[in-house]
Amino acid sequence: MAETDTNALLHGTLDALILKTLSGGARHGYGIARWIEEASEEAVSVEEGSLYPALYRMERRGWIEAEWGTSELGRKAKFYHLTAKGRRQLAAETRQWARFAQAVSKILLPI
Amino acid sequence: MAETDTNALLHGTLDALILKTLSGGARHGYGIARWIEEASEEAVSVEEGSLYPALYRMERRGWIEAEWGTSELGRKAKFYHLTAKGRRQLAAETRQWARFAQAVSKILLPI
DNA sequence: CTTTATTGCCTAGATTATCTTGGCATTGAG
DNA sequence: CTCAATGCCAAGATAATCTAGGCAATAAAG
Repeated sequence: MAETDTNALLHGTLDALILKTLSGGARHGYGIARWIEEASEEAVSVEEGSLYPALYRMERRGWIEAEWGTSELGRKAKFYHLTAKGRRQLAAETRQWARFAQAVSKILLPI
Repeated sequence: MAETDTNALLHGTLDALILKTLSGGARHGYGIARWIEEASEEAVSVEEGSLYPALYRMERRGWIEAEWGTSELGRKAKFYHLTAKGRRQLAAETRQWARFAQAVSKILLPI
């Protein structure tokens, strides 16, 4: 966990974070989670019970595709990569986030 | 609705927005929703089916208290105000939001 | 050699917050 | 007289996350 308790905040943001992670090249599930946590300086934690269902969902929607390969450490791993549709989705979700986050911050955060 | 489609992003943020709204003085439910929408320039929409359950939840948790009164337009309305506990909750959630939003923005948004 | 942590994937069920869609009552405007 | 806006409420659906497990292989530590 990152901060005090539950991260209900992650809701609706995980997909975009995964898509963004994959926009830098293919990665396997475990690697995606580790990358997001590191890139967020542990402010965002990605539980496996959220990650894998999210990956299936996104694959079903045609945003990402997977194939089996071998990880850097020589282990069997499923690598995901973005599709064109996924790239468009990332752009849309990024725009939504920017607008939403700015609005909420303007309300919540003192100047 | 604000942007393209669903606002899954609101998840976990509504409570803080309501608390913040009430930190400026007591308001009734309907007024809270309108204020948040206006303050966010329609980037955030607050459905009544989300609002009232949220208010009950927060009252149950001792963050807010309610009493019946009369609205500016002379109608019967239930006015909510912050408790000391609610004020502390607002501070905590604001901190969480700041940390989370900054981390996500750093990942998602191009420089 | 044995134990433990790490990597890596997966699933079932619970939780919880939001949204959808309804209803009700009053007031003001057209 | 009708319709939009104000104001409250509830039942059920939806959907995403988390909890808590299981499995297997490797590397490090004892």
